Amino acid sequence: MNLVEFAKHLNLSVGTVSRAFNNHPEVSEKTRKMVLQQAEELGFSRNADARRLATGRSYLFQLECPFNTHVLADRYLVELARALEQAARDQGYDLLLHLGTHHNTAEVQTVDGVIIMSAPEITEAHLRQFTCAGRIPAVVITELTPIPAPRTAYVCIDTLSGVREAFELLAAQGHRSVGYVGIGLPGYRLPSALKELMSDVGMTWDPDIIVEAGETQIAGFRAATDLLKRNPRPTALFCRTDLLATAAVQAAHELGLRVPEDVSVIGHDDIEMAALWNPPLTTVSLNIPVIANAAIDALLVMIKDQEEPSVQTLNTHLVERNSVGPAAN
Amino acid sequence: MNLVEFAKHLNLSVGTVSRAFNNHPEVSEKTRKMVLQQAEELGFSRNADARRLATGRSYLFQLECPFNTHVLADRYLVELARALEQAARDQGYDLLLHLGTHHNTAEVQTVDGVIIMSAPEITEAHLRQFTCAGRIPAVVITELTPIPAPRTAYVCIDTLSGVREAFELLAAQGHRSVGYVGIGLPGYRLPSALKELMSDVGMTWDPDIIVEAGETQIAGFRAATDLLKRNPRPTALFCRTDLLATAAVQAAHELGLRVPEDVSVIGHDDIEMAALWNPPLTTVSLNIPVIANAAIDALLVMIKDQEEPSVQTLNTHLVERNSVGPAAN
DNA sequence: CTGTTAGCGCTTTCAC
DNA sequence: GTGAAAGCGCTAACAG
Repeated sequence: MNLVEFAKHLNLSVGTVSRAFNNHPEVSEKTRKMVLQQAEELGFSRNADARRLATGRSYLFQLECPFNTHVLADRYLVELARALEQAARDQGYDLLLHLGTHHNTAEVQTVDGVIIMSAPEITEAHLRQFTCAGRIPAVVITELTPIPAPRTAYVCIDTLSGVREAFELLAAQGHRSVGYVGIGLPGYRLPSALKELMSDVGMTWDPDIIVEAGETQIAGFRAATDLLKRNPRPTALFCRTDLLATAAVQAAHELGLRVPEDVSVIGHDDIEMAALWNPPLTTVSLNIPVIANAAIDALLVMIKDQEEPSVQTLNTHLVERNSVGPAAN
Repeated sequence: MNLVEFAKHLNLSVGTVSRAFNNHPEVSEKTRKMVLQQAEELGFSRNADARRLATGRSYLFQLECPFNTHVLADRYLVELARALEQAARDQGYDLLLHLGTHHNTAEVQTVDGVIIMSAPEITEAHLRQFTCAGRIPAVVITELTPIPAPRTAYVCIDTLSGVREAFELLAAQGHRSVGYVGIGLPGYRLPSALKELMSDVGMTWDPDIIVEAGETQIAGFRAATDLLKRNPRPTALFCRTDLLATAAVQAAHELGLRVPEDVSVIGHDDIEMAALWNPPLTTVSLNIPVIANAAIDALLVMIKDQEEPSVQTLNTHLVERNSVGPAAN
């Protein structure tokens, strides 16, 4: 069934029915309700392609994940993808997947916007390509410094704000010596900011407490073990990802240390698993739904309102659960 | 620029130009070449939406990943998604992402087919929903037994074939006592088939050699450590995923055992990391590109040739690298 | 082998 | 508030 037949069935003109679907103000509330309800009952839904052709909009966003496999597999990104899908769909958009193995310029999909998951290796040339030299609005989600590019909005994640809260909590609990388990990837500002951060909250600074472990649990396990075997032993561990934090908890247990009684652990990202872990992880939350909505909104204002690309920074914040306690001494 | 303008520019009719793009046999090779080349030069490409509307095809496949987050994050699935994207694009199709958090029947995308990554928790009702009660052809990729559903093809992965090869290799190398590190998920046939498999190749069967670890490296590390501390010690470890195998290698090292001199390790899935590991992992390969192509093909024959849904089974096979050696005694 | 033309199903002006 | 009609850009059937 198409719009014409459907309209005929309702004894309305196609124009009216179309307007009802599109929430145009000219159509009476009563008519709209009736149309929507009848559509539901008769199982009628509009042909998306015809709409696209008529409006020139695709109602499609392209999701670019130009990552190494191992990074894409990161749970945090999967959760972000999920949230983006949800946020896009709430606005009537679908997501086109682009894992980035090929760069086929021939069969370009016409999309209304592109969402780019940023990584250290992304260059301006990449951005240019993704946005078709600025023809398509884009938004990049990043923890790094924005690279200016045409029609490219940014959702920046200021990890420092949440990390600061984390160290403030630790300081308040009497921790003076805390170890840092890093992800071992270039381009992240955290390690270099750590010195100031720790001094600010009155902690002992020592470059040796930074261990750039890597991304895997095994690496985290090793790094945490190394840190916890030191003398004097740090009373808390801050881990750059929740995955590393889970490994740190296990490392502590392996050494006969209880969390949080003997050692406190803080994670980062607040992935789903963090809350389910034993003990539930105190962690820095990225608030993934907020990020996703911000990204979709940034795209939408460029598309609908023809606005200039925005650059917004979203703070992170600490979620307190049960992996932090008073410093043991 | 649209087709009409483009055709005018070339002094050809729209019909000819359209046929040239679509590789219709009636157009001369010379003309086609010229058209394609001019399109490239002028930066012309056809409007996808108009094509869709005119042909009734969307050139879109929907990728359904109705998984728990932790399973989706599995590297193997990310690699599969990547391969599917490639295979689909080779056929002129794009992939629509559906991570499965919502089941919004209102704004259904009209897609030409849906690709379902199967998991133990999928029921016939799910399949019915994904395929819109059989209106849309579907293909499910699974290691489990197919569930019959309308217009649903299957690409089954017979993991047993490759695992058999693995145990044959181990047997040939003199291994009699090998441990099994499982993924701890229900619905997989392997553990129950193990007894017969091991007897077939002349190994000692003992139910205790099965350790259902879990999915994480940490879990694999523990399980492997447990197994390797036994007396007598198994001379080889078969791990249900490469991730577990990497952990097993580390566990061995931790115990002062060299791989493959002191203990052999075999993984499963042949993810990218397997070849890059130290030592490069002997593993059971799923041949992900072949699976992806089979899935796309299964969809295509239903769409283009109106054929009945097919059920095909793809064997796995062993890829020998350097993590297996003669049994130490 | 090539040109002409009638749709595909919807949106959106423009009248009423 | 509603109706009629002109496209959106392409494909495919038909005629040459």
